Formats: sequence, C-alpha cells, structure tokens
Amino acid sequence: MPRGDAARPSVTDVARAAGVSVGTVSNVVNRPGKVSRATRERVQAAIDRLQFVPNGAARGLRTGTLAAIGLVVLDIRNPFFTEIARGVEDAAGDRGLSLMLASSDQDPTRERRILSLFAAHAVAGVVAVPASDDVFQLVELAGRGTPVVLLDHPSPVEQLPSVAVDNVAGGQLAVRHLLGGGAEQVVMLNGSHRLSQCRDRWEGARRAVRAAGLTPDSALTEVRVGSIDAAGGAAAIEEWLAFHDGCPPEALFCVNDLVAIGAAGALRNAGLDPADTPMVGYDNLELAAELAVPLTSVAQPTYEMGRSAAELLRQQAGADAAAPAGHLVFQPELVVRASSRPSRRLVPVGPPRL
Amino acid sequence: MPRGDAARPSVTDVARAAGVSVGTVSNVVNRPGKVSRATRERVQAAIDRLQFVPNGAARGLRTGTLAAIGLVVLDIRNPFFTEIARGVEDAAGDRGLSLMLASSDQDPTRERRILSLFAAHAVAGVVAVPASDDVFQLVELAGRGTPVVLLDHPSPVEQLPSVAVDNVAGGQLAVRHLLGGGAEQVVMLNGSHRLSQCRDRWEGARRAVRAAGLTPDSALTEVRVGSIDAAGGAAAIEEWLAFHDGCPPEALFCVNDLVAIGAAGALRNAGLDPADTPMVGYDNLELAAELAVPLTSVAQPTYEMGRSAAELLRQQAGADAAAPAGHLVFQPELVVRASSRPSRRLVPVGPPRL
DNA sequence: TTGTAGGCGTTATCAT
DNA sequence: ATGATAACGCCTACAA
Repeated sequence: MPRGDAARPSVTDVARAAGVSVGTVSNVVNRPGKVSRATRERVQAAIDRLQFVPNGAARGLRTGTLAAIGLVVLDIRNPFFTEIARGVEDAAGDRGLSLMLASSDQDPTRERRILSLFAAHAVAGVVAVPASDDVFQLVELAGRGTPVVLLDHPSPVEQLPSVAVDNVAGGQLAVRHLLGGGAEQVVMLNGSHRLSQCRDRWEGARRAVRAAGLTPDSALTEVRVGSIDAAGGAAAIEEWLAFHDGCPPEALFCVNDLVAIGAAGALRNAGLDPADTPMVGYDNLELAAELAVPLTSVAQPTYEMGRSAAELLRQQAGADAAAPAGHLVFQPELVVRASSRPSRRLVPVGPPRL
Repeated sequence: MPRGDAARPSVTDVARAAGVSVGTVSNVVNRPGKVSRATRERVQAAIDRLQFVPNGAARGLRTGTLAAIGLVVLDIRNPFFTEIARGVEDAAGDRGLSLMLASSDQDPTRERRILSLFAAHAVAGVVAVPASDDVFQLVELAGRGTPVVLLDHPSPVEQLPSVAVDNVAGGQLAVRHLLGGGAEQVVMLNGSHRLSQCRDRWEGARRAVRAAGLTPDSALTEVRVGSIDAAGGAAAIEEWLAFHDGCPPEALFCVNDLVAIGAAGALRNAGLDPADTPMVGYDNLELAAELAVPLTSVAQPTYEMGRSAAELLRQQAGADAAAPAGHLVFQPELVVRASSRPSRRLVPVGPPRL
C-alpha cells in the first residue's frame, strides 16, 4: 500500500536502510558481480522494500546520455510510419533502449521543437524522416556527438548515414504500369515538393512517360493535395470533378496509399465506380489488399527500413566521426491488384466486359 | 559548420562568453523579464553563437520532473491508438509538454518496463491503456506523486482518474444489430479476457442475446484470436472454415475493425464473398468506410478520449491527492454500413446458393 | 569487498 | 539587476 505522497527514495535512503554506503548500492544496481552475495541480497531487499527506482535524470546527467532513441516521423497516423517505428523500436529494444516517438506533421517548426527536445535530453540516437531538405539541425546534432540517421531522405547528406528507398524508381514503376495498361493521360495526386519523396516520385513518373515515348507535359498532370492523407486525396478528387464536369482522371497515381484511399472514396461518393479509374498507390499498406477495390501499390520494406536505421545508429555510435557514413538504398516493388486492371473505359477495342 | 565533436556548451560556458554569472543565464532562459534588456541581449547572443541547449537531464534532476508525458498503448499499429495519441499529444503540446509514446503489445512485462522508464525519468504524467487488470504499478506511480490517468479501462480504480467507453453497451449495440438483421447464431471474434475491452464487449454481446429472448450458450459463440489485428482475424476465420467444412459463421462480431478486416480478407481468400456474412467491427476506423465491404462498426470518440485523458492529467496535477478521481465514460455509437446488411444467405427460405 | 568524495548542469536562494 | 553558492541523485575513481 503506497502511502500518499512519499518522496521518491534515493540511493542514500537505500544505503541507510541496508546499512551500507551509496557506492555499494550503486554497484548492486549496475555491477552486481562486484558485490558479495550477502551484501547484495541485503541491499536488494532494501531496494525492493523501498521500491527504489534509479533517477533517470540524475543518471543521464552523470553519464551524459538517455537510454532511449528518438524517432521523428512525418505523420504518426500513417501506418507506413508506425510500421517503421516498430522496426526501430524492436531493434532498439534489443539494446535495452526505449523509443521516443514524435510526429512532425511535415512542419519544419514542429520538427525543430522535437529535435530540440531530443537534444536537450541527450538521447542515445536520433532517427529522423526530415520534413524538408533543411537538415542543418540534424547535422549539427551529429556534430555534437549524437548518432543521427536519416530515414527516407534520398539525396544523401554525406556526413549522415541514411536509409532510403529509390523513389524515382518507385514513381517509374507506378506510371509505367498505368501506361502499360492503356492509359494515355496520368494524373498524379502529389504532396509538396518540399518533401523529397514527393519530388522523386514525380520525377520517376516523368521518366516513365518519356520512356514510353510521350511528353510529360501533355501526358502527365500533377494535382497537389492539401494534406498527404485520405482527406487530402478526397478533397483533390472532389475539386478535380468540379473542374472537369464530373469526369474523373483517366488514370491516377497517388503519392501514397492513404491518398489513394481518399481518392477512391471521393469517386464513390460522387456516384462513380472507382474501379473504372486505374489507380496506383504507394507504401503497400497491409490494408491495401482489403479495400473496396484492392489497391495496386508500390511496396517498400517498411519494417526493415526501421530496423536498418536503428542498426546504422548502433554502428555509428562505435565508429569514429571521420568514417564514411553508410547509405542504404532499398528498391521498391510493384504489387499489382485490381485497382489498376484495365477497365471498361480503357479497353481500346472489343466488346465491353460484363 | 559544426566542428567535429565539440562538447556541448553549458550555462557556465555561456556565462563566461557573455561575461555574466550562471544565474543570469538561467534567468535569461527561463524568466527573461527579470533581466535588463542590455544583458539579456548580450546573453542571448552568446547562447545563439554557442548553440546552447539547456541540458534536460540536469533540469529534470533539479526540478524533479521531465517536460513530457508518457503514453502506453496496447498496439501502436492500430490506428485507434494513434488517433488517441494525437489527442494526447495535442493537449500536451498546449501545455508545452512533449509525448513519449510506447506500445506494450498487450504484454504486461513490456508494460512494466515502459512504466519503469517513465518512472525513472519522472515524466510529468502518465496515460496508460492497461494490458491487464493489474494496475498495481500505476497506483504505485500515482502514490509517488506522478499524475496517472487510466484510458479504456472500465472497472474504475477509485484512486485513479479514468477515461473509458462503455464497452458493454458497445457489445450490445453490435449484437442487437446483427440479431435484428435476422441472424440467429452470432460468432464473436474476441481477444483475451485479460483485456477488459474484450471481456466487456463479450458481456454486452451476451446481454443482447438474452434481450432478444435467446440463450447466450446456444446463440453466441466466442472464438479467440491469437492477436487482436488483421492477421489474428484472418487466422481465426481460416481455422473456423477448416473445422466447419468451409461454411462461414452466420454472423460475425469482431472485437475491433482490424480483426474484421482480416476476417473479411480470409473469407475472400477462401473463395467466399464477405458480403454474405453480416459483420460488425469496433472502433470505426477512418478506413472502415473504404473497405471492399464497407464495415459496420461501433464508433468511439477516439481523439476526444486522448484529449480528455491529458486534461484529467492536468487537473490531477493541481488537485490534492485526497480529492475524488474523475471517471469519464463515453457512450459508443453504431455506424451502419453495408457489411451488416442482411444478405442472400440469411433469407430463411429459398433454394441454396450455388 | 566496501566506503568516501567530487562533480555532472541546472535552478533557486540569498546576498550584494 | 546581478552574482555566488548550495543542492538535486547518481556514478566512479580512489582510498581503506
């Protein structure tokens, strides 16, 4: 029965209770081998009785580092990022580290605040999905000795290790597939080019168009979403329909699956059948297969990316600062499902299906 | 250009650089009003130049509390919990607090580790979705002066404030609806009864059956899922089909939407049409409406629950320990979609399909 | 094997 | 308005 507001016990309290010195208590906690069995048991009993929990702040102050690693992602509601978080958390857990997870909402100001917090608490390492190309604060953090790994940021900052996926290749995969299915006009629902993911997937889309012998300016249209999520995708489609007499795009490449889900929903709400609009998403979320129209999507090794990032962090902690940073680049894969199958509208000749 | 491994500057460094005392630096940082304009600017310049970031561990040690609140949820991959996290984070942000988010995976051991970390770092408060009924550690934490709020834990622990949703009512809503649609035999895909959510929704299901004049033992079957997620739901259905000659349950109540998504996927993979099995989920995830078969689901005010929890935390910090703890209980609502519409199979008479 | 003492960086108290 | 100084709780030499 805890009594009310008892002040938290310190090593001193434990030492007194066990009739030993603080040094011995500290040894029992951190290097039990260095203490004789009898003393150890006596001290442990006192620890249990007083419910002593070492003060992390004091320990952090003394040792100069917090037993946790910080992770900043762009959007905590996107399953893509929580899956990454799992990878990081699991790898960190193997080393006895906890995870501090925060979401920047793609806002550089929020990102700054979060990184300041991590810096202030001297976390053991930081994994960051940058909200812009301005990684100054991260470089700075690394310069001060905190291991930092860039995640999902493709243009490598030489000083910082990074884990990325080839987003240009991913964009190409998606649009090549749509064009191969018969589309002649692709609309990409994209986010701000401040994000390299958006920029690169767009560049990939353009390359695919050129590779097909078409000109990007005529065969490819970019529509910006307000937010890179289902609501943003839905709003973009509603606006499109309003400006095009209710006529949907011929084919749709969405910068991620959430946007695609929103887009499909908006088409349906407008009385259209989303299955009639060939569509490709990105991230291959677990639920992509379970949607009204199972979604063709560009897959990334999400969990692995998280694990790898944590692993790079570990390596970096050991290595000396002059060593070249490792840059991992994964390749995306296209997972084809019903959403991109040529539908009635796209069949060039022959009898209409059904 | 940060130079290599420069040790992190301290108040002392700043004080020396600005030609003032450490106390003044501290004042500039924390109570700028108490410092004359001239000194303030001089000190601020030094802070900027040296890129001084106050050491959070030292501050924590001195003030006895970390400017963050800890949140433990059951499964970070479940959008239900990330939405809650958003609510907590937003409310915390209003008070200048950050969020430490961790996932217990419903594992009491993991939960213990996480709470120990929070305790060790003396977070400003803890919001926890308990992984079992054993909330001893939370009570203990509260006893030591850390504000604690229970989330989604219905049997109120008197000493601890809580935010909950009436899960019994939710279970009733779901099953009453299925029975009303003509089902005579309902299968509930449920998680471990160690979780009150599962226990209470099951109890609600039983009540609904009794209210309909049926006996729970004959009209209601519980099937346990291995994990409360899509994989668990899918596995449970696969097993069911194997034991029932490929014949699906007459009607399905899933303990949450993820399980329902997995169940629907498994039915489809078995060559069945999920639309033929009336189905109700729980949580009303944003994507419930976008599924192959739009999912009827019991809705909870997710974001609000998170915000309310953070709010209770704040109140608790002010109040004295003897004051009665607040217990918020929200009411769930049923959102009806296509998944629960009576289908062919349920028509009492008529020729067998196929 | 165990005890003693100094210092990590901050804030807060008390002088000036 | 500013400066000096004593904690906060822990770890770790070093001494016994």
